[in-house]
Amino acid sequence: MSEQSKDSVLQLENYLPYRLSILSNKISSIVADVYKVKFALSITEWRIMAVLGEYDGISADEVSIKTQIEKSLISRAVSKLLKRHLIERSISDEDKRRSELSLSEMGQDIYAEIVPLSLMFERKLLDYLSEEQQHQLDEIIDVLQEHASKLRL
Amino acid sequence: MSEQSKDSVLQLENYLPYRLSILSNKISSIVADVYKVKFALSITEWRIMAVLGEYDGISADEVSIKTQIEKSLISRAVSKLLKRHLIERSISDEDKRRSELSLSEMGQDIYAEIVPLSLMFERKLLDYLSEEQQHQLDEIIDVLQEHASKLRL
DNA sequence: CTAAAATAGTTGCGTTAACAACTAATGTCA
DNA sequence: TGACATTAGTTGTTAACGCAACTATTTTAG
Repeated sequence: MSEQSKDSVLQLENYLPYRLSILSNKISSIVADVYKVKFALSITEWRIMAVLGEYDGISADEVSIKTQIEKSLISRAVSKLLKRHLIERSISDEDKRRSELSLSEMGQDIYAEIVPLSLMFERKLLDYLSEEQQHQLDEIIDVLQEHASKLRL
Repeated sequence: MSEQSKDSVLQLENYLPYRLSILSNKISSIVADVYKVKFALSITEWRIMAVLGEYDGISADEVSIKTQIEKSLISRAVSKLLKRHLIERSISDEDKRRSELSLSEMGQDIYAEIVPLSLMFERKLLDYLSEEQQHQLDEIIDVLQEHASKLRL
């Protein structure tokens, strides 16, 4: 203990929020690069298409909730996707404020191309971990995700 | 198996890159909020101060490497910190391109305030996990971090 | 010794993100 | 019914990010 007392210095490289952020950014940027180079899609645009692949006909608001992407970003990304005819939009009959979004045929084609690529990438990543570690990671992310929201300070 | 074959649909909420990104963003934004409200510092600014607290006198370039923050962002953040007199800069004698950065007294005071706060936040987060899970997480992040760089596709 | 390559840091610029203000439609309740 | 609140989506503004071009030094090679 010739050094500083142990909470007077912060070692960034051992600090969980920092390490998570570096790891997540690295992974995201690899994925983002592929989407951008091969399909000219941003992560945001892809995530919108991804939820539409799962939940056809949902509204922009529901997309925003499912993707956790702010609604103004959704709005602008949806505009772009509409311009490129990758998605389609109609107005709900019961509620004229509400839009109903879905993948166009072209959108479905791209979706069908990206999904296996994405899953393969995830698999490659997970293959560096043992089966057990994969489950642990799953569990740990769930726990942290559940509680992080309530944390203050 | 009445549904689609298992890699024709991607469930975002189970997709590792997505889950990591959501978790990391949530954690970062809580931390960022505290830094911003209490000290008017962005995450980038704080990270620069954090490495200067650990490594006094290093250059902007070394800060960039250690924080993984792009050098143009470092340059602009350093300018702000200099204006606020939270850090100091001198030119290296041996190499006049090189700057030597360090925390000012005021910077050290703020540093001394933030470090325990940050560590307490990390502790609170980790306390939701068992001792074992904490070690597992450590290990898993290391493994993924090590290999993620080399991944393609 | 000098021309070319490399390095440290700054600046310009286009893209993306976050927040708030706004419009239009719907819901609520006296 | 009719004012008021709420909700869906759009738009404006500002800041953050990331790449590349640029300046000024230093290093390398012929």
